[in-house]
Amino acid sequence: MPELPEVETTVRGVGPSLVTRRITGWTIRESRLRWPVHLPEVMRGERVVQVLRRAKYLVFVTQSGAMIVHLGMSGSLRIVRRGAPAGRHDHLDVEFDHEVLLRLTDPRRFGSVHYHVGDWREHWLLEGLGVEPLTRDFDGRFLHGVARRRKLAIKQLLMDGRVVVGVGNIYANEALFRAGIRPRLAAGRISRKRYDLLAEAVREVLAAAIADGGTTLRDFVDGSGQPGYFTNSLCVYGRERQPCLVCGTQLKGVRLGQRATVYCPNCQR
DNA sequence: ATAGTCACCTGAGCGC
DNA sequence: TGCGCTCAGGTGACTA
Repeated sequence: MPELPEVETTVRGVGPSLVTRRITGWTIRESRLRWPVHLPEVMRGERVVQVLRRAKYLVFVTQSGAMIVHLGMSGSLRIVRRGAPAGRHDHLDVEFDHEVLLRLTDPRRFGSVHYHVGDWREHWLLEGLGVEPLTRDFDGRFLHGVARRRKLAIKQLLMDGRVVVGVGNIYANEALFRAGIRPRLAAGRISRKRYDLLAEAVREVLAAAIADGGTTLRDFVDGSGQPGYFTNSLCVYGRERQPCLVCGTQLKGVRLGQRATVYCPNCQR
């Protein structure tokens, strides 16, 4: 999926065409996503007042509530012209009071779409989410604090959305490489100083990926259908058994909590 | 509370 | 070409 940078890229791509527009209708071609898609009649006629990201959710804030979209592993949202033929995995179109549609494509159907009446922050999927990594709340002190006495591998802690949001498998691997920390280290055994480095690495890698329009492995496209270019800047993800770009040591691939994990046994300790 | 596993689904890539 | 297998960006639910 779409991790934080890809979702942010999507928000920036589709947001400007939709803000101030009125929702005139929608077409659900396939409602069997992660949760059944049901959009209530109260959404019709609502004006979009803001499009934002919270964790990996896109939030289309309206006057009465918000449409909340998650892209799962393979989802993407694009602005297309009305009448554009729908493909096999184009599950939802939302229509507005101008000549374009917001179209959700999601081959694996792990994504989700909800409409929440009221404050979007109170939607059950968003309650209990951790801190945003690009805010000031996220720093070494914070990570060090939540890691206290935890035996969980640091990589898994980084990927726990109740702690910090938006960091998926690609960027967890990349941030740990940049910080020089082994993915399997027990979170509770890492020093405050190293957590300062890690928090900084997470922020840097996410910011760099956003600047490049995200990472495209197979199917991610931005709001206008373009792939992301951060793929070219990945140091470890997808490079197991290849030489480390810094020291030349062969990168090691292991599995951690069912996820592919790659690190440099020399640079990361 | 914490850590580990499973499930959901389609498509791509690989060996045979 | 086709078959069967493994793997893939996420995360809620469930188990010990």
